[in-house]
Amino acid sequence: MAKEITSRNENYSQWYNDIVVKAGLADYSAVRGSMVIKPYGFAIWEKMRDQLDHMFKETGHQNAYFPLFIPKSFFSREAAHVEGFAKECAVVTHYRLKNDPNGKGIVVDEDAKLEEELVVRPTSETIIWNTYKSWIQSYRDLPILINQWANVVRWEMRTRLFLRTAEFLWQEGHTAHATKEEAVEEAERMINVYSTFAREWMAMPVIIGKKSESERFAGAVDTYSIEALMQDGKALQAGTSHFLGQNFAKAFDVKFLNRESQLEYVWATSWGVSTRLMGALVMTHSDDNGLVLPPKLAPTQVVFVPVYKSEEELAAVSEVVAKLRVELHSKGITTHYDDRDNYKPGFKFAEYELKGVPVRVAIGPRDIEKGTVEVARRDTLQKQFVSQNQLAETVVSLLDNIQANLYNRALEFRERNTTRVETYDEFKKVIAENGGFVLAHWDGTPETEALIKEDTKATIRCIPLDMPEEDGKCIVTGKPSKKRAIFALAY
RNA sequence: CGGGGUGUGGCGCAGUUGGUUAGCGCACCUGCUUUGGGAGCAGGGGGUCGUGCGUUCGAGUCGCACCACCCCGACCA
Repeated sequence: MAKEITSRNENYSQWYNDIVVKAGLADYSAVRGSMVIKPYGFAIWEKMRDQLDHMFKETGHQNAYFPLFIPKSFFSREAAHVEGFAKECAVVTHYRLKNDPNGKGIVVDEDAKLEEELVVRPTSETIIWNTYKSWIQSYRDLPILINQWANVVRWEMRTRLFLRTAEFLWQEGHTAHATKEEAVEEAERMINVYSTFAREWMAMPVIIGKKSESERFAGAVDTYSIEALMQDGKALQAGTSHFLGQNFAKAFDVKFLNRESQLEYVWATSWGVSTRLMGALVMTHSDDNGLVLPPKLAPTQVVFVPVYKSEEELAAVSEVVAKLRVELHSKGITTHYDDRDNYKPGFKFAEYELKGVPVRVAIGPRDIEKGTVEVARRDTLQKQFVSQNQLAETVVSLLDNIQANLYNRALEFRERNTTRVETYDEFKKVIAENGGFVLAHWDGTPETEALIKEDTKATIRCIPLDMPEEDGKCIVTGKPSKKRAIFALAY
């Protein structure tokens, strides 16, 4: 088999690519910087999407859909926003092709130039706020709590499967509120939803914090993020939620009449997570044998592999497997029975490890005799024999156990790789030699942050919301600081 | 956009100082034997050698240009 995976030690980037491609999550496409999400990868994304969608609905949001194309002029309405995105926008300039008059092929028809060019959305604040203007007149129209599942395009110079592609899938929530307090509360509510999702479904520990001014979303007053630590010691921003203040309301002139019959600008939030979460999932749990999936997001939680010599043995095994699967299904567990006869069991074992199926059950003639099965867990690769009549309850607790173990393992890794430093020398040493999260005092200025980035490539990932106040001195300037920020090299 | 690398059946690669029907492993198809950690044997199918131009009696091989992708940077989720 050409399914060998590069080890993490040898080449972490290659390891990541190997997992994504060889586990069947995604493929490179014929389009530069764009990928194909394959059925197995998409099945995982669907599980994420369904759960997030459920959580959005639970918090009062509705889905809607806004256009892919945004008139170019909309972008110039909000100054910071246009500056943030201008460099990576795909632009539609024409609407027709024609046969090349000079010979072969097809060319853009210059006669079909658009009056106003269209930007392929890199995010939808502008088109949405242009729309909200016509929806909002009074405080009775507020709040508006809308989410959309969509694709967006950001023309990145350098792309990586799931982590950064020219086109990606995401959801973007866009809400409008009558008061600042309500909007801030919404932005915080949604970053907490993301945090809960990451922890409970992805088994990925994250830190909730606020972005520094220079890392803030283009057009936001405050950006909250969840930050996760990958196995190579680099940080990954896994979700963001923005308090947009009245910036977009002012840019698009969205006012409402309050209870006192006064006109006010509307307060806004936006928040999103993307298929980047797939990359986070891979880099949080997987190992040199392949993908490792938390049971709650695994398309197949348990795979049955038969071991047999004769048709009779296969028939006997299949009969037992059928019964066991019914029992598991009744407990809400998803299973697959791999009875392909052109692959040996050993091949299948390796394949399901590569694909990260949480639990594998092997069953052969010896098990039929003894009334047992062999149960193997993907996270630790441990195997045990379990009697058939106890399989269902064993698997139920095993799946819970795996889900918890993955989280704990990732949390321990993060704690081992989180360092508090007091001096800049110490800071540089830790960033260069170990990586991970580095907690350091910072004077709060963009200048100092830029200097640190220049020196070390490390950036402020966030200022954690639950970071206790303490008196300290900025590691660079020595100026007083009340709180530590988290620094790291980042994706 | 800078630096490095790679383009040869589906995948991974070999291909000598240019030389005749372009090979190998895996995968695929057929058959038999196998099956508790990536099976064996036999037979079989599949390639305008990334694209273009050039040098030459002759180009996978030499030259120039272009394209694509990967890795490392700068920029970003």
